[in-house]
Amino acid sequence: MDATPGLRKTLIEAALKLLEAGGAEPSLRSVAREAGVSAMAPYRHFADKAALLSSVASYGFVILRDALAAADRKPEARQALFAQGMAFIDFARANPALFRLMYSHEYGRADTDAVRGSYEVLAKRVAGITPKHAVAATLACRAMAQGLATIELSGRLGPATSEDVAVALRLLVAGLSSSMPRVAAVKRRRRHSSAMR
Amino acid sequence: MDATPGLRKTLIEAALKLLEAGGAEPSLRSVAREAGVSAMAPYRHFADKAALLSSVASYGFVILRDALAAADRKPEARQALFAQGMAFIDFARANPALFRLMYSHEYGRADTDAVRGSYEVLAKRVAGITPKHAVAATLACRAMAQGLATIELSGRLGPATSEDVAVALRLLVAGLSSSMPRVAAVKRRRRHSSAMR
DNA sequence: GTTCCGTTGTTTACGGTGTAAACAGCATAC
DNA sequence: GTATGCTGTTTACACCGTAAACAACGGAAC
Repeated sequence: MDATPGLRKTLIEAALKLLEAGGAEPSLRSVAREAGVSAMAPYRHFADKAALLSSVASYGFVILRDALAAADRKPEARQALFAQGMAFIDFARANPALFRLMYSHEYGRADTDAVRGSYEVLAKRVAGITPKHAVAATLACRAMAQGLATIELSGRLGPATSEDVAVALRLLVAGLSSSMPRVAAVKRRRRHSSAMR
Repeated sequence: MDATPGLRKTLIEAALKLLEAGGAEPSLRSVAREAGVSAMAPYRHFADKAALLSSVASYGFVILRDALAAADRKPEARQALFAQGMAFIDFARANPALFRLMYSHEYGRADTDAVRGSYEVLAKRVAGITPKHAVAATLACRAMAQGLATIELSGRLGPATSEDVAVALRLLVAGLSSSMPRVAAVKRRRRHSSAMR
């Protein structure tokens, strides 16, 4: 709440810098070095390495949420949805290492206002287009955007190009309009596998 | 080609065992320990740790390709496509750590017959459904399946459930039928951003 | 058979990592 | 003044990936 203690913010910035410079997750010691401080100093502000990198990830979600919200300001609904998807993918292209961190298994567990906020921006937009299966459709959009971004960053597009990424996204957005009778059928006679986790 | 030298296979199996047991990437030394061999022994069979874990990932792709090919054997095309997607997601559910390894940035760079084979199984099926935008549609299916699996494994489904995962997948499959006039329009007046990478 | 050599595995060693523990400076409260 | 709590430091330890030198052994050449 109060003014950040200084070193805390410095460490996050140092970690971010090393992250995008090196491409991979920086070591705690290298972050401390970059910040011009002893190896143990970070422990005064973060419980452990995971806490530091998770804070970096949380910072990334703030940027991402704002980008999504800005992209969403479009007159036509489907146009806004597509723009959100492209903004997501462009964020990943512009900050590949940060993006990977944010969606990594060990450091991407942030549950902040920004994370929830970005979900809300998408969910609201989807609900205006596909009110019938809003939750599933929102999930589909998330999965598509995250999948496309991840695949492009990993360099495994295969025969596809960066243009095909946009086309693939539009395929989903365009498909969300249909009434989807089969989907409704599936949901009605839903199976016994309710609580797997 | 010839019978695997023994230790090589033993190491891969040990790594796989530790991987699924511990959830996270095992250390080279722990794999050697598990195989009952000295810490340096793996270097006689693998250039480094990445080579060992990449071999584990390649093994995973063999299993995955077979599962996809089996799921694809369905009378109706869209049914087969949906089954492939669910088989992909079920593979991730059954082998979460292996799945993450296979699609990780550092170890998932395999380019084997199995990787290409699994792509072919999908591409052929998609081409029979959406011949017009086959490459982009194949990419869309890959992204959706990978995105859904990743999101579910990360426990970030949000308000969605495991059932919604299936619904989301079906949303895409059902949407692939439409003629998509907008997509064609986009592709025709394509922009100047051809080679970004 | 003896010699030679390539393969496979071992021991030892080094620099890097995450982090626990003990300590030092320094501001503020009394 | 003294005491206390916060912030940073030094030291220490177990673990990691891997380079280098060495030992055992099995087959090929003679």
